[in-house]
Formats: sequence, C-alpha cells, structure tokens
Amino acid sequence: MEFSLNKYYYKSEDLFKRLPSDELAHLEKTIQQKSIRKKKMLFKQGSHPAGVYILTKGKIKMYQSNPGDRETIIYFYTAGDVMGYRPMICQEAHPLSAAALEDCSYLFIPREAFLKMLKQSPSLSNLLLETLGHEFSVWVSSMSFFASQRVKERIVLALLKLHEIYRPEDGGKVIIRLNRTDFAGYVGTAKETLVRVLGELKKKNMIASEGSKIRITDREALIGMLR
Amino acid sequence: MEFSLNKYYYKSEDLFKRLPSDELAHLEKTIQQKSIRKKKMLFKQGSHPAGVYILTKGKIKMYQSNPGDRETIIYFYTAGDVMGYRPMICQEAHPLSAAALEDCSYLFIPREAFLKMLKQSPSLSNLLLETLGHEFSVWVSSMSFFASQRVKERIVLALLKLHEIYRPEDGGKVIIRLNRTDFAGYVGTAKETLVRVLGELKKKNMIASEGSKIRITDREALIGMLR
DNA sequence: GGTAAATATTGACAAATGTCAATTTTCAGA
DNA sequence: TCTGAAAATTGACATTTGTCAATATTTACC
Repeated sequence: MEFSLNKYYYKSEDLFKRLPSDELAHLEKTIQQKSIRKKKMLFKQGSHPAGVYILTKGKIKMYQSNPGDRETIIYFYTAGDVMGYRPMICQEAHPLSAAALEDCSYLFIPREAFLKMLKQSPSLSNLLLETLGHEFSVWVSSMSFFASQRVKERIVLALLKLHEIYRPEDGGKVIIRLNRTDFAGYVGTAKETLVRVLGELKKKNMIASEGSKIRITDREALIGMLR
Repeated sequence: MEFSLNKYYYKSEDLFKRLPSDELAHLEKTIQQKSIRKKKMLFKQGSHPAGVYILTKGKIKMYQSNPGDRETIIYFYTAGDVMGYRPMICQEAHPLSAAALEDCSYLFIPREAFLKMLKQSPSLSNLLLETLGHEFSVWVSSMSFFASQRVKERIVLALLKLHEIYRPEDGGKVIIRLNRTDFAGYVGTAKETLVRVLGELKKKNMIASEGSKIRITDREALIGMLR
C-alpha cells in the first residue's frame, strides 16, 4: 500500500466558507477580530470554552502539561484552522491548553452566538459532523502509528507533518521554525534523542538545519523510511 | 488534580435510545439482527462502510495491522456500543479493521437507511455530533497519556480501562479475558514485556491471574501508580 | 555590533524495552 | 480424561531511549 501523508494530516480550513451565504452573513455580524502575542496562552486546559477561534495568521500549539514539567503537544494549528468548537458542542471543559508559537491573529465567535446558530442550522451541524468525523480518522491513524513505531519513525512522520503545517501560502520554501523542546514534545521523546536523530538525518542529507530552523531537502527519502 | 478514569474511557451506550420515539420506531423497521463468531472479522480496514453496528452481546476489537505482523489495538467495543458510523458520515473507507473477540450479536442498520435518516433528522445529527465530540476528547487524553508515559503506566491504565470494558451487567466480579498478544497490542508493547509487568503487579497483589484471565484485586493501588 | 540568556548539541552512562530461543502451562477438541 | 496445539512465561542478551552534565551555538535585546 502506498504511503499517504493525508492519512496523518488534516486541515479544517475553509470550514465556514462551506456554509450557505445567508448563514455566513449572519455569523459575520457576531465575529470579533483579535490577536495574541507569541508565547501567550489562548486558553487553558480545564477551563470552560468561551467560543470558537478561526486562526488567520500565525501558529498555535495545543498541548497537555504532564507531571515533571514535560509537555505533550497534540496538534499544531495554522492559518485557516478552526479551533475550540469541539468541547463546546458537548459541554465540556477544554481537554488541552493552547498557546501561540508566533504572534497570531484570529477571528472569534462567542459561545452563545455559535451555539444558537448550531441549533438553527442543520447545514452547520452536518458540516461539523463531517469535519469531526474526518478529523477523527486522522487521529486514529496517528495514534496507531504512534503506538507501533520507534522514535526515529515518529520523528520522520513529524517532520513530514510539520512540512505541511509550515508550508507558506505564497508557495515559497518551507522552513520549519520550531524549537527542539516543542518538537520533542510533539514526537513524545526526549529533546536529546530528537537532536541525535535529526543529526543523523542531516548527515544523510535528508534535512538541513541551522539554529532551530529545519528544512526538508529530500522528502522522498524521508517517506521511504516509513515503509 | 484527582485521577479520573472517565477521561480515558467512554461508552457510546444508549446513543440511539436518546432519539425521539417516532424516529426510533422508523429506524427499527430497517434494523437487522445478526451475529458473528469468535475470531471472525466484522469489517476490514480500507473497505467501504456497509452500515452501522450496534453491539448487543460480546466484544469486538478495532485494530490496525502493522508491518511485521504486529497488531495495534485501538479500541474495544462491548454490549451497547455503536460502531462504524464515523467513516460513513464523512464518506471514507474504514481506517481500522474489526474482529470479534468472542461470539457476538449485533443490530445492523444498512448504510442507505442510516444516511437518509441522518439527512432528515436534526436530532440524530446533533446527537452524533455531541457523541463524537465527547469521544474525541477521550481520545485526545488517551493519546497524550500514551505519548508521555512509560510502558508500566500504560499497562496499568489499560488494566483499569479493561476492568470497565469487562464489567458484567449483573454486577458480578470483573474478569478480564484477553490474551497476552491482544493486550500487548492494546498497550503498544511486546508480549514479553507485558508479561513481566503483569508478573510484577501480581507479586504486589494488585492483580491476580490464571491462564489468560486477569482480575484486579487492588484497584486503588493501581490508580495510585498513575499520579 | 556586543553581550547575556536561551537554546542546541554532544558525551557518557543508566535504565527501559525489544528480540530470540527455550520451557512450562493452559486450553480445546477428540 | 487425554493429548497435541496454542498460549503464557522465563532467561539471556541486544538495542533503544532517557538522564545528567558539560559545552557550543544562536538569539534577543541593548
């Protein structure tokens, strides 16, 4: 079977653009423009969801703080992604925290407006259902990959995912700007182990790096390591 | 923060019971009674979803086959659980395979009937949305736990989850009947490593086992190991 | 451009986990 | 109840991964 990054990667981009235009127009009246500085938290795990976030610029990490100050990063959001609606739908607290990796801009739909709309609009609930279902499949794949692979393979898959996440809209070169600690938290390994594997990939000319910046130079070779 | 197994465990039980009675009545006309023998497959990953399954008796494992004949088990379904609707909703193939761990009985709703109903019933789509959202949170927690913990802790959490999965309806003693290979596939470790950790827990009188049967004898102590 | 603080890298070693090959125990069917 | 096959257990050892401490490099800020 052919390797498919698609299976492990998903963007909720354009979720709202698929709504009927009258509903979209109504929604837009309640939307607020906001921004947040690098390293600031957007929300904290255990807190009550305040609304839906649509990221328009920058990157956000979703993570869980674990005992021993280790941080597990579960997801990176990038421009176009919709965040935070899930726990709201099922009246739960946020299971994860969110923090900005860079300066970010986003649109915010307050909780009440969103829930009211959800009640009235079958198209929105069907849209969310479809999105959520698909997102779920991606997670399932990621989880089983994670459970069955060694650190090296996980790092390689993480590199490929990050390559998509950091892909610029103008089609320019992809540069992954992520510090080693966050990268290691994403892979679920120690920072030192990550550095060593990256060093090895660098020696094989599959990636290039300087400082915390990483660039993939041989994507095919990386993919080749996963089968 | 208090340990909550709830965070890592979820049953979709009674999903359909929450539907309005007229819609339920309509659905019941299309439902088929079926059964499947131990070790037989219910569906295979990559295949097209044929309908929705509601398990009424027995246990089903959802798993992914990995290279090197290793199997990663992602989820166990038990009586009351609803399976297989997710990939149907978003028009995808099954991301996982399903096989019976014991002789099972189930109700089957054919694809067309289910999708038709979904279109007509806002209550069903809202119900599914809520269920899916909650299920997702549980998965997120499991995944971050998985990524951040050692094999021993993962085994202990798996034991606690299995204790719920194997809880009999009549309130009798819980006996986990699962072979070591499947258990190891659930934890994401080698069968031998699993056996060693179980042996250790047995020596500490936290569990008892004979053959492949396992019984938890000191639940509190196990929970104590997770914080 | 210079400097202190943050971050990445490396080395040495310890601990955790996997693998392979016996051996023992359990289980299902005759 | 017996018996072969399947499954669980154990041992020895290799490999992977984590930890701690030191050092080199990069980055942010004046």
